Amino acid sequence: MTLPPMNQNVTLAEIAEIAGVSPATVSRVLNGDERVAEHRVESVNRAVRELGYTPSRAARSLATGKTGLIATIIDSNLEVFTDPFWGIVTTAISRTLQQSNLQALLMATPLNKADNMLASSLSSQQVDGAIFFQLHDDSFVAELYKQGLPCVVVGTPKNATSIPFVDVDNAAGARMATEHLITRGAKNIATITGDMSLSAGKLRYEGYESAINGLGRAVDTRLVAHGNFSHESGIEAMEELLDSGVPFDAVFVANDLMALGAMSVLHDHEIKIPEQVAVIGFDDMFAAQLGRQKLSTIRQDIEGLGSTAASMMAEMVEGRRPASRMLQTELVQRETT
Amino acid sequence: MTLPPMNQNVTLAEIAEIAGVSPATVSRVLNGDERVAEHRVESVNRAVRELGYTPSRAARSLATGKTGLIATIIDSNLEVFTDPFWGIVTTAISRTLQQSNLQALLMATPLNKADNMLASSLSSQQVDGAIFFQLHDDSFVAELYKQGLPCVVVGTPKNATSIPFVDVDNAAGARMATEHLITRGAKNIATITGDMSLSAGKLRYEGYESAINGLGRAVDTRLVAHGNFSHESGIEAMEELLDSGVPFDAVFVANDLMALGAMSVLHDHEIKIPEQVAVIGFDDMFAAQLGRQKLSTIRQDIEGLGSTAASMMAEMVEGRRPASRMLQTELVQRETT
DNA sequence: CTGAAAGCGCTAACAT
DNA sequence: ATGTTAGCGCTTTCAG
Repeated sequence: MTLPPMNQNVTLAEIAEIAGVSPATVSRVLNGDERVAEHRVESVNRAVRELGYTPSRAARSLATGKTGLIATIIDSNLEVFTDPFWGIVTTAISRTLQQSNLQALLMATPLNKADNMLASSLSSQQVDGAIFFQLHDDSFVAELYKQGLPCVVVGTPKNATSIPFVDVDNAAGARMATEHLITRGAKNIATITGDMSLSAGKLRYEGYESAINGLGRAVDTRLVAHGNFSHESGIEAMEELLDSGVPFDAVFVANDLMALGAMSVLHDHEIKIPEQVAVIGFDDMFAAQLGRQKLSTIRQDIEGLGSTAASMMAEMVEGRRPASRMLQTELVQRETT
Repeated sequence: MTLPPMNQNVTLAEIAEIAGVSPATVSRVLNGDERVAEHRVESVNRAVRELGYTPSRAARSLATGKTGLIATIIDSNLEVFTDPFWGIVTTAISRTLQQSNLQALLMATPLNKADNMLASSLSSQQVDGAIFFQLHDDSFVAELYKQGLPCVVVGTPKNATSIPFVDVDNAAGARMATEHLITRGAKNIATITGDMSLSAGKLRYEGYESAINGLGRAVDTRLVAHGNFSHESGIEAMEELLDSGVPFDAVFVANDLMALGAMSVLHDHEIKIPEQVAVIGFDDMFAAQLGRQKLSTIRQDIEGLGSTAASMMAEMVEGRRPASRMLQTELVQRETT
């Protein structure tokens, strides 16, 4: 692989000189200004190519007041890092931003300390915008957004705000999962919820509820056990369900991690999946395909989450105000339903 | 949470005026120049605080020729994204760089196309340095490095180069795993290798080999099955091993993913783990703790990988040339040994 | 120890 | 359609 010549210090001025035009013209060509004579455009481009010229971001920023940088902020308090999710989303963001000539700046920082560096670097045009991941406390983002910084959040903000966000359609996905269980012949469908204080937890429960309601029934509260999205909590919730003695022949679990835990207790009790109890999860995490029985689940478009967030940001940078978006989920039937 | 006042356009000049000093002095204070009278330092700092001033990166870059930006390059051809690894490493990098006042620029791009934007943006002082993840082809990095761009690679470069890198000590980890098997009483230890064309694959095999050699024996080639790090390949390799009929009472598998696959075929054959065959993996991936039997494995310090890479980069930016580093691994004994 | 002044490389009026 | 000319906000000689 050969690299273009190292552009130690080729400047726009030199290009101008070589091409025999003024710096302003070079700048115009570089920025795609229409009204430049064809032949000049060519000679400028030739010079650019020959010298391997790349405009200086710093100089451009200074002149335009735009940095071309988008902060991608990860609340490092979050424990969710073990989740492959992050790598995929941030990668998608970066790739998509690049198409709009924007760069992703990765900032991992605790979001709770009020006056951290983050605040000042965000609130003082060091970046053209910021993408946040779902947060417990939106007020920080709300503030920034009010100050005029383009913001988009990945996930559903807790306190309904006007900040544009993109999320998977948790409610629809949960409904789809539950309806799938119904289709497979389940009569008494239990659920293990996630952390209900998170929008994903709440919405997934609501999806389950709406599917049950669609049957013309109310949900039997004895059939809902509360977990917190952790593997451990899935185990406990399933034990609870079993202990209650209320019969059920299927269970919608709010995420795969808990579903895996739930399955293990089902196995321990020698309850056949899916014959005696069908189970379906949510997320389609990698481990869902690894166990002795591959888990049926609801797949979310993680990459789509990132690329959508990025394109929304690109729009905002151009002054538009994109509507929030919900991404469709997909049913993945494997061996547990 | 309250934010500092929005610093729309506070400039160094304004600070100078308010503090009653020259811009040059403000600049000196900002950059920690020693020889400024104490009282002036104070009045400058006060003004800075009151106005919520943050220096403009762009202006500073233009003046100094440094951007404060470090590219973190992910070869998006890599399929490994599903690996939680990325999120953790990049986050650690970002956090560590911040301590040196550097920012991580995330660039996901295919590294094979010769003249992509990446090349030019890297080779033309748009960034102060670049961190790469292990690559199939080092020539690109080698080129950049030769041109004087500070580079560090996470993982062991394939073609031994002089480029500083940081990696977990794969060989030592594999040896530790194998020796652990020996300690637990294993007599005939098989291994399932990873992709031998990757340094991790090769080194882990060598670690296994050296442990066997430590016993005063040569490795029995009938006991080594080749996988490629995928779950599927772990399954196949174990079947091969079993089919061969050569007895073994333990197996070191080059990564957890394959180990999980291998365990499933052991279970299918009703072979008791660890009584009949002990198994140990490598990586300590999350799923290792999820199955019906928790996998013993070698844990790598993923976060350390990122933070070490970042501090090495910080050193390089300051003109030093750090030595490459190997990170120690840790044995995690669970239920399979 | 401090200030004046000259850029860093680019863009954006403003002329022409 | 193109060139001239000011800056953008900071650092850094160079004087003093």
